[in-house]
Amino acid sequence: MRKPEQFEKEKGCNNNVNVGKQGMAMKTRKGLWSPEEDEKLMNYMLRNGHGCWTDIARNAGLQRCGKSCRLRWINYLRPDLKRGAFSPQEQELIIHLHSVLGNRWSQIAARLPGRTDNEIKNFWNSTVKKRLKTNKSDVSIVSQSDSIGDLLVDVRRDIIGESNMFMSSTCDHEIMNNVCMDSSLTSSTTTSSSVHNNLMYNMNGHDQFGHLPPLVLDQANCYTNGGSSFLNMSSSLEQSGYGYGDVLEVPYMFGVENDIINPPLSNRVIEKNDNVNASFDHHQLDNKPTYHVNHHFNEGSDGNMIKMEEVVGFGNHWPGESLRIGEWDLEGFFANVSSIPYLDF
DNA sequence: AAAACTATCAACCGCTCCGGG
DNA sequence: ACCCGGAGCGGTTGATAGTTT
Repeated sequence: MRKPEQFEKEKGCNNNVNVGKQGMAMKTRKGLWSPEEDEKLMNYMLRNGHGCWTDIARNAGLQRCGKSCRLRWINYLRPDLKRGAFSPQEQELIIHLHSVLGNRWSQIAARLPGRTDNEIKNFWNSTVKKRLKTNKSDVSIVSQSDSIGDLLVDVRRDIIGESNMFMSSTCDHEIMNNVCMDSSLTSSTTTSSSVHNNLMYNMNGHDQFGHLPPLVLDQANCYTNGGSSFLNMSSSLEQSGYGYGDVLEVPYMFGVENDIINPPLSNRVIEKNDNVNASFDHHQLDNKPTYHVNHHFNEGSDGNMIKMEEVVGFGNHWPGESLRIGEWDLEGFFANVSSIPYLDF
């Protein structure tokens, strides 16, 4: 939190040197917002709606930069904001989405109505990250058993609590499926190079730093294995940049606090014989929604078969919803990018 | 009771992206 | 093509509240 009553010539707000009536640059307030300031901004926004934030700051009679007004509105004053602690379901979802999106807080926030990216970021950095740090020794043990899923379960259990419905006896199973679902969404084999997290991977599957890209799990195997254990899914690991039918040794990467842990290698055999259009209805237990994955194969420009997955519904959160997270067109993104269910702390 | 420590979270900072001139 | 300003994002800071010693 910041001290109220701070005044400073604009710095860092490149877009919002507040200009007074005489065209003179005004000093703008910094620090905590007073109730009066909140009221001014709230009233102005409700009357006039969105516009240029610099103008809003000026017209609302605030000695704040537009950037500060925007932040205050988005993070605190917006009428549709939820208050209070994250529900277990929200926590679950945050962890879930982070495994797919990484630190794209705004994208994650877009999937949690009434929550802000700042809120989620704070939650992650304080609660989840810290928890992981505490359990670092456990992490290495878990990783040696090749079970990211177990780790996820551990983390979730730590955060959400044993007694929670989501962590009930059926939960591990479900989480595994969700993890698998996430990864499957990203599964594609496209060109000789692919992009992950803004890194380019060469023909050998290494990025410019010599790292292998994250792994991708195959939804079909996840489904058929019933999510019984993560280990069972190792045979379905895919790595972008390789063709089907390849047998690869893939080091498993798992990052915690910048540590990369390399558990035993896993082999992967992808059969070409599942070149059929298949539809998977994964009916969850109880009233958990259903998601659908349509698998089919298209022939790529290089003649190799490209596995295509169309996902309708996402995890257990948005049944029937098209695959779109926030403003990020994942369908387009996934057409070119591979990802994994990994924790990226 | 007080000091030390820890957790939380509002807000700032610096950066990138994008559109308009 | 370049510059500029606005918008938005992710990382970080630091005040304060809560907890432990």
